[in-house]
Amino acid sequence: MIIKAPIDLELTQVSGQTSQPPWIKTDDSYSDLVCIDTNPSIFHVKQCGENIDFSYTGNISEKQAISKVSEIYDLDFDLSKFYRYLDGHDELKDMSKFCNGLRLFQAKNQFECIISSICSANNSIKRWTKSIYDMKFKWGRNFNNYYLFPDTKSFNDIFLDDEEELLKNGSVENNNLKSCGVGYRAPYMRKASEIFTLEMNLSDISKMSYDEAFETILKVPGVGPKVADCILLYGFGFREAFPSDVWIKRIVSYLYFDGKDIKVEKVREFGMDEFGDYAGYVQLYMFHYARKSGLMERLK
DNA sequence: ACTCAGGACCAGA
DNA sequence: TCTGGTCCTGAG
Repeated sequence: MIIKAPIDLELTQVSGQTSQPPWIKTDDSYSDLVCIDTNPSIFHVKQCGENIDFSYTGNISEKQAISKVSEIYDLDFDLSKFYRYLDGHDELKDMSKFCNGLRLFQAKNQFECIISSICSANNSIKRWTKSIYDMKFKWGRNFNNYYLFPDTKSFNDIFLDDEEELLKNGSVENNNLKSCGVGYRAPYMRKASEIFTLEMNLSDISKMSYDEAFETILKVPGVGPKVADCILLYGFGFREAFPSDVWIKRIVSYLYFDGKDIKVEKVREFGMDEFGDYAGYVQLYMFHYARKSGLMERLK
């Protein structure tokens, strides 16, 4: 069925948003396994004009499926209103044409989003993507050759590295976190998983204010300000988050501060003050505008 | 063989 | 409170 909401599916998929890696591409469509409550369902989306054509298999209602796919691709967000906002500001007005149809790629699973955001820190998109696929393939439940991200309970049982695998399993068969190329992030990821099993509750965070949620999630090892904002934006829908890394710093500095070097922490505060509820979207658009317009090359 | 990029964290000022 | 070194890996 066609869902009426303009989107550039390809752009949204490959834009490196840390909620989840791109879905599996086959011919002209993107597919992945999604869980609704405990029911697995395979979602297929393909570009159809400016909208997407959506279909699914699995034991869930059409209403549930549409609601979930709309959430993941953020289809209720009013893009044209956002473009009017961008067009109304000199610093932002080129962005809509470079990123037309780009939407937030919201997490289909919050735990996956948390681990995957921790994994993205100080990493490259390419390596990060491969690590997440590896983890799903090695330890995720499998339906029709699609894999779920492992849940907290099974994640807790994954060996950290060769040493631990050898000690507890007697042999080494790349059945550990480090074998997925996550490096020193492995212990962070496992600690985070333990925390979300025992101490922190995902649904509690959803109910908090942005500030409270930010402070709470910062306590998780491997989660600093940038990763916290990614988790809150993509995993919990806090649109006022403005995830700030070196690239956003360079872009904001170029657009708003005459190229002056400013602290990432200041960039974050600036973004939140300046863009309000559009902060998350502006951050996403800034990054892709810089990529596509050639600005990024010049800022290196 | 070497240097570099990328956030979080920790020790020491 | 801030600064600078270190962590791991793949790419150049």
